[in-house]
Amino acid sequence: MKKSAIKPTESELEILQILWESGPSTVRFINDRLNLSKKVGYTTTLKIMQIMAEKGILSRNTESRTHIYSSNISQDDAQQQMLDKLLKTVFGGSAKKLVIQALGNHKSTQTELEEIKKLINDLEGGEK
Amino acid sequence: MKKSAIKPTESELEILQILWESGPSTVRFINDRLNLSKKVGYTTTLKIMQIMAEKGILSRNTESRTHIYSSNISQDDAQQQMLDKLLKTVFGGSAKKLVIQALGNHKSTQTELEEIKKLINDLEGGEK
DNA sequence: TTTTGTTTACGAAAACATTCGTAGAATAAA
DNA sequence: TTTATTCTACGAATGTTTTCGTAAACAAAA
Repeated sequence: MKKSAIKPTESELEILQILWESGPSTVRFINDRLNLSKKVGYTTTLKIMQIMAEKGILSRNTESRTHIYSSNISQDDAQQQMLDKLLKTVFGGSAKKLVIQALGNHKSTQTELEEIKKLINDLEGGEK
Repeated sequence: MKKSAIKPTESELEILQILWESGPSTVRFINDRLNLSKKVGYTTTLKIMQIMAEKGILSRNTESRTHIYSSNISQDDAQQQMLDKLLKTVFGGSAKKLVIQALGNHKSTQTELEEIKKLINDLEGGEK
């Protein structure tokens, strides 16, 4: 079964980030977090989260008056699909170019680099 | 000097892709290309490209009646900025996770993998 | 209890993106 | 020259996203 495309809007993505990081949350919590980096009204955040729930992106628990929202799409699935898309639309499909760009411009620890090398060795082995 | 954020819309990105690949082009050429994968009217494409020119994303040469459009943003800059953003918003800043996902799910040639390993070795050397 | 604050629901405005019809100018074909 | 085609400009309709004001329900504080 093919998963339907994950295409959150800009605002939706900001909210998803917080939910991925912090788990199920209230509108108040999300809005406070958003306001650390930009001014946004409470009802604005509420509205967007309600729309996300309608769209099926979020679920909500309405047992208590203060609703608790959680993401229906995993960070993994979003990563997979959005990476694929970026690769196709901006990198012309070249994973190598993307990887080099990612490694070259962002500090990675020695350990991380070793892990990546190990992965590459595995991939090479598997293709023999 | 900090470069202003590159944030093309969906349609704009499709057009940029073609310009990056084929170089300066006419509206007709772009529209024909777009129509290989989806139906879109000529004046629609024209309008979007005119708007892109207004925004400064494209330049156009109007010497002849048929205008020639070219991209003002390089594929490299777009790659850099959009990758940074994806990394921050969807991968929580973990380049490792992104790289692993990219390598794991897209066929890369032996040669490419070797080149990536070489890059990693260089990075490790540089940090000593 | 009364007042104050918090939360959801709703609707509508504002901003932005997409689509296309029509008109007029320039060119090409008949 | 006349007709048909191609192109730009323009404006408007449509669709989507973002923003927020207001009202009602509820809860907490005074």
